[in-house]
Amino acid sequence: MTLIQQLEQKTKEAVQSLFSVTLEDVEITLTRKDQKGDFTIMVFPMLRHIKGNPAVIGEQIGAYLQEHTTLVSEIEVIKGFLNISLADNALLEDFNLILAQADYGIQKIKEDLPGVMVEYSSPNTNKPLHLGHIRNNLLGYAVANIIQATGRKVNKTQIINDRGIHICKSMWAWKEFGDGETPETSGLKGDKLVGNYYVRFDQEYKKEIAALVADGKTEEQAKKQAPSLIAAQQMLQRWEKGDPEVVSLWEKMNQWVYDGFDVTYKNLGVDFDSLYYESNTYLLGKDVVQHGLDKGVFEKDPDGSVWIDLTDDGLDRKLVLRSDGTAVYMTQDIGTAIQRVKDHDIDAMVYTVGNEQDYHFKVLFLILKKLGFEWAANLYHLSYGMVELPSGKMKSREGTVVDADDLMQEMTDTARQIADEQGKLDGLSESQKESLYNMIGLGALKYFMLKVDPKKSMMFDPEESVDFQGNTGPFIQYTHARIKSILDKAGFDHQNLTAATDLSLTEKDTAVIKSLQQYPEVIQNAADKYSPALLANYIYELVKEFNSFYQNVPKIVEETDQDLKQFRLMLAYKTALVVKSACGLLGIEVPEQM
RNA sequence: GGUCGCGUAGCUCAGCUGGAUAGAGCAUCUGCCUUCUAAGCAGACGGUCACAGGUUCGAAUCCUGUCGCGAUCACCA
Repeated sequence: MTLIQQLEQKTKEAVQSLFSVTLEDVEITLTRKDQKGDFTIMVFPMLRHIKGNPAVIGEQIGAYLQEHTTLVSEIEVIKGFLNISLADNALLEDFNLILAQADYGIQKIKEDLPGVMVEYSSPNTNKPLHLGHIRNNLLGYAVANIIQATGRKVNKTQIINDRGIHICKSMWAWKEFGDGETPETSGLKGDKLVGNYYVRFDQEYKKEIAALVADGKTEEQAKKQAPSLIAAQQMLQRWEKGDPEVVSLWEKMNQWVYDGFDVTYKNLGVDFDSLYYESNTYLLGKDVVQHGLDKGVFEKDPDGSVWIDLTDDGLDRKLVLRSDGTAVYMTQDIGTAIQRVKDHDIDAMVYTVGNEQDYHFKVLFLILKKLGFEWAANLYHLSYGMVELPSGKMKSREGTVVDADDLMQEMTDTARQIADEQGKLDGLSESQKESLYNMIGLGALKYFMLKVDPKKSMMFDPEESVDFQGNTGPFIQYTHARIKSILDKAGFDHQNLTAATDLSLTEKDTAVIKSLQQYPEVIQNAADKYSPALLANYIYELVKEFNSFYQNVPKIVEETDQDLKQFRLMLAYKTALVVKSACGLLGIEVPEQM
């Protein structure tokens, strides 16, 4: 039982004994920094059940706790706040419990329970990944880890949008202007090469539109009649018929893109347990339409198109099948969701998709619910805000797209530059240095993106890049490296993990212990809210407390009181473990030295 | 126009299951390296929590309205 739980129980006991009232729950928070005490018990909410003066009630409860438990050393009542100072040995005993848990905060996976599928990334295969994908990937990957840390099986997946007019545009332009260029002949990363032809298509398309407009056509006509677009559309039709020539080109160019994506994902440190390709799923869902019609969930219009009427739910009437019998995006998503539940042992899904699709997912989830799938209640749209640039939104036409590979390279370069200036890595080999630059640069980028509440849009300034000081990834990494260095210097032995319990602690000691106590709860909270930001901000608070401890407590290595020295070393040791564990959940690596 | 989301310090963001005097970082300014790693610590400066009502012992937090910004409302994906 944790300290807070013990306090809660004893407080209930006190109230029962003093006032003969049974409380459902007791509200306990950390005491404000500017007040004396560790935890604060709220008396105000009890007034509904207990009549009287909150200050007096607080005093009585406090006195009871002092008398009947060994947890409390001092109490102070201010208005309706009962501030409790914990006894040092109670804190130390709690710390010993934490210390004894090797995987502190992380639950064992319950193999017998159905898992959760987390979808993220889901790129189109006609261009490279960009800044927006980075936020998506980092969020999805972190949320998957966090959910897994609460003991649920997780399957990470992505749906690859490998078919459609977009890739045909690249294919057409490559055939027309490519002159047989390949990643090998050009030295270009495959996704970049294919992206170039997508841009090339657009240039050609624009040129043709201009010519047609000059010829007297309206803009609208020109957009539809441009030969390049018609050629791409024809290619798509040939692809759908299985034309071997088109399919073979499609396979070749997609493979180039996948090879490119693999490099980007690897650098970013994300991975997947399963893959879905749109070329395999785009026909799914059509059979469900009949099922929906039978159930009366869907309705058919005279022209043959099929709809669902969601006006009673405050939404619109939504198309699920075109009059020509072909599927729309919604149909496909319905079918894919059902397929995934068939394919894997899961009963819940998380979709990491930008908030511009809020409406789509609202409708999708509602339809699945109306179709009667029990797991439809366990679907969650991890909706995240745009990443904005100082110049506004990213626009590929204006060349303001921040490329994922370029960005990671820039971050690594910045890390290199700072480290070289400081000369802290001078003893290391070149390859060790490179690996550290990469770790630190990526750490800065990842923490920067993950510390922000997912649902909020965020500002990214490529000029100022990302900070390496203050509330940043490198600050956290630095603290970890610093602890490792202390442990080394002190010859710390992590065999005997028990601290003496008769020590006299300073505020700095207890602040770190209290911070460590919160870790399991923070993980649960982050999982419940699908918010890596909660975890990111917790790590920052923890390392801040540690750094303050570090610089305000006498040098641990030189401490002569052996029990105190051993305790502080273990405090540092456990802090490093929690930092590493929590950063690991966010996909951030921590160095032994920096 | 309907729906959804957001609006907190000069900037970037926490805090939002209601609790005490609203917190960090950056920027600006002060101190602290004869080193357990200064990518750090200690401090100063900086706020009408968009605005107006309401609920409550208590509101940045919950409710209503207004304003501002964004997204969305295709037989597109």
